[in-house]
Amino acid sequence: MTPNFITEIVERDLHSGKYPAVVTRFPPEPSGYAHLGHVFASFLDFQTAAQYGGRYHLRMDDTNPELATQEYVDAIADDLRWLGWDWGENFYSASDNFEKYYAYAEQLIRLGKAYVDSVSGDEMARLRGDAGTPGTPSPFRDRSVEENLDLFRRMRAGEFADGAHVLRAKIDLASPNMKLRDPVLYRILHASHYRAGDNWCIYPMYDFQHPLQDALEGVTHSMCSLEFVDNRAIYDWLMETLGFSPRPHQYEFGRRSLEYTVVSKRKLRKLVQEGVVTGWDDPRMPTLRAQRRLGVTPEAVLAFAAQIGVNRTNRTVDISVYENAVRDDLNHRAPRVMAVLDPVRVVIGNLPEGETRTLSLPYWPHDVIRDSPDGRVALPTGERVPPEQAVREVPLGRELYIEREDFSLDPPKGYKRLTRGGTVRLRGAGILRADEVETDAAGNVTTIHATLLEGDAKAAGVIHWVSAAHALPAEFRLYDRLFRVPNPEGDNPDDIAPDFDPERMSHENEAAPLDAGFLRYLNPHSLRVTRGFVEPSVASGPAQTRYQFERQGYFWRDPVDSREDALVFGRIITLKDTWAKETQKAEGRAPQAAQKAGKPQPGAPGPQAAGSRPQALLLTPEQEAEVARLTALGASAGDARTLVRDAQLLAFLGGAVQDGTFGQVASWTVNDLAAALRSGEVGVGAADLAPLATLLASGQITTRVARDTLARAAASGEAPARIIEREGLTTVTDSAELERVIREILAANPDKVEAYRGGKAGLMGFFTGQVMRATGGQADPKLVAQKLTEALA
RNA sequence: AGGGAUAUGGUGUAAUGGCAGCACAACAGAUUUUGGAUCUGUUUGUCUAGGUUCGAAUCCUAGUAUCCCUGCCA
Repeated sequence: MTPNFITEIVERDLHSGKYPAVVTRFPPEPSGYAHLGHVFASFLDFQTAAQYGGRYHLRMDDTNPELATQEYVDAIADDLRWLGWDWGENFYSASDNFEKYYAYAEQLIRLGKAYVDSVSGDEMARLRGDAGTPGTPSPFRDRSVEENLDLFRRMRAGEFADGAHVLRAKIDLASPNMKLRDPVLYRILHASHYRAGDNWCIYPMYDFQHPLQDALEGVTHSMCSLEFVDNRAIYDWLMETLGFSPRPHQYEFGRRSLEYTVVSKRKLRKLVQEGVVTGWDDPRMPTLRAQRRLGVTPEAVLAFAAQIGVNRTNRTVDISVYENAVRDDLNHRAPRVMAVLDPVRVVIGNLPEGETRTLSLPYWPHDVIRDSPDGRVALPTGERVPPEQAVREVPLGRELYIEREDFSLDPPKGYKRLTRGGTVRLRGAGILRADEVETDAAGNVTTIHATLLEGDAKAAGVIHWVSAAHALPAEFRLYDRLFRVPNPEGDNPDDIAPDFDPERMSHENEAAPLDAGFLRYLNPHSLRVTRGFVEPSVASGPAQTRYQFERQGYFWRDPVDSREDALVFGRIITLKDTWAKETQKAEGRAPQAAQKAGKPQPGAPGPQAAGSRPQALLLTPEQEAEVARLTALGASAGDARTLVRDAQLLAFLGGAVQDGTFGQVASWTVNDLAAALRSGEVGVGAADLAPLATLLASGQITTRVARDTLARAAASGEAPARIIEREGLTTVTDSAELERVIREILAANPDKVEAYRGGKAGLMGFFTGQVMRATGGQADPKLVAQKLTEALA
């Protein structure tokens, strides 16, 4: 995992001793199959813990009895194990702790922090208010602890119908954060739970259950996606109210979508139901089961996950990143053999009937052999052998099959394959010349009569082939993207931001009508089936061997449908095909990348921004007067306008000395101290800043030193001038001293010096930085610039 | 509308006041018995406007755009 804001937090917490070890959890809801979206979240959760020597938990978030099933639990765990994760003993379910959550709920009631509400759902929504208006208390909000306890116990006992009552936290009905307006903790639901059976008729809500379970499991860093930011307030409220210590903390990350993919559970279900795909494991599906059946390896999936990156922005990842991870993995894993997917017959006139030549051809191209870390390469069995032993026998008879696409009666410009009268190299077998061509009534080529040339004839291209008498018939399933457009869920084909949820499987409102619009972007050619032939050597390879069929792509036997006597090969992924790209361009079709219409650039000048310049902020007459007063005292107009709109800054500045230093102190207040001032973390008064401003104005200290000192003083409360005096931070204006420092730096970075003299002017910043660092920021910048320019001339 | 989050090439991600880097994609060339792979090179970027600073992607101010929240889902 590359460093990111989560690893930064983990390192900080480990270093400070806040937690002895990091503990994370991946909490899927068992209400659907794991898919590529889950890979990202699970990788972040698991890999972070693994990387810092902690432990990771797999947890089934099964608080909703209507959605969770054992089948999904097993499938998710199975898929994650396939990826290589091993959580050991640490497999949990929310339903493990139903009894404990109940006890915490009673405790909350006893603390006066939760109450049983008995209004209808609609009424509760109405009372909650909206963004503009605060909520109003339910008539039941002030029930006594005894009454709440009694009602809650009777809720558990099953005395009430679904929806008759709920347990709510008593937090803040006026909060601008809607999540805090007395969130529901428990609901009545007379439903059988796949694990708890009929033991319960009340079920905890996510906001109550999740933090508690994190705490019970000893989780330290609880990661979730960005839309839970508002829920963190409940999380923290619960942890503090119940007094957990040490306690887990929630951190949110941005989601990652994938182009050309939908992962909405309901939409995937629709694809299955409509028969667009053959099932949840149809190799075109984004589910892990499907990718597994497709032949993608766990290593490739993990490599993909590691490349995506983590931050706090929702982003859409280019599908080519995934495809690249798959190809990159297979390139060094898949032995090369030949298969003809769409065959046309070739008769070699100068090869006697009945004669078979047996060729010994290498499984691997030279570059894979060259790059092998141990100097060996794999056989289809996986056994690693010296390169000279990694060969297979390939028969060559009088009749062959070649790819229909590899012969053309009317070759386009740049065509490097077989033409009438032309030559081409048969992979591993020599040069072939096409002499005569038979066609059927429709003009399709049926047979090519050819001659195998002896000696070292030349040919521009190389094509693959199989010997007709020896080849094994096979079915080929050629998969392509399920959708024609990057964002099938968008309103138009150019939208490229699919709604894609890495962690949750059921955020969708099951009751809302499903927008089936995405179906119109289905790729009609997402599956092409052909019948052709593979070379006989593959018969002896293990069933799970991934092969590269040269010039065609990576394939393996379909684990479900392939039979010993009826081979079915599925294409895992194509090879990159620059020729196809060229021909597309030649036909005037835009290459794929260009088809991606640029989305409107965020921040590109919109209609409003373009013409009108930002208008000055409107100030009240009182504020205008205050601005006039501050500017008269020496503050800049900009600083003054900022100051008058911020009471805290203004209050601080009220203590400033009103002399020649005022403008500087005002500037520091606005530019350097504002954030700390608002959070009440400034330990010095404005009056203490005047001596510092005087020192700066007189040139005795540099701006850099002044600001550093300011920050330190603000944090410690010590008078800045005293820090300067104690540490002797006055400006270095000694030319000889500076020249010495510069000489040392230049001597230590000869390459940079050369680059600078070669024209890389940006390096001046680097050198200045080095000098500043060496002098603790005390060097006079003007002098530094001058001396540096001289020294580098 | 109120609250919250975010903004770096075509895409994804680094740079924690000092060289805007890396990967994917694209393009060009080399190489190649896979139109694959590999190698070399090139194009393209700090949302906008001000400010602080010798120096700003980074700090300050204002604006713009996008996303999230107002389920008894998670």
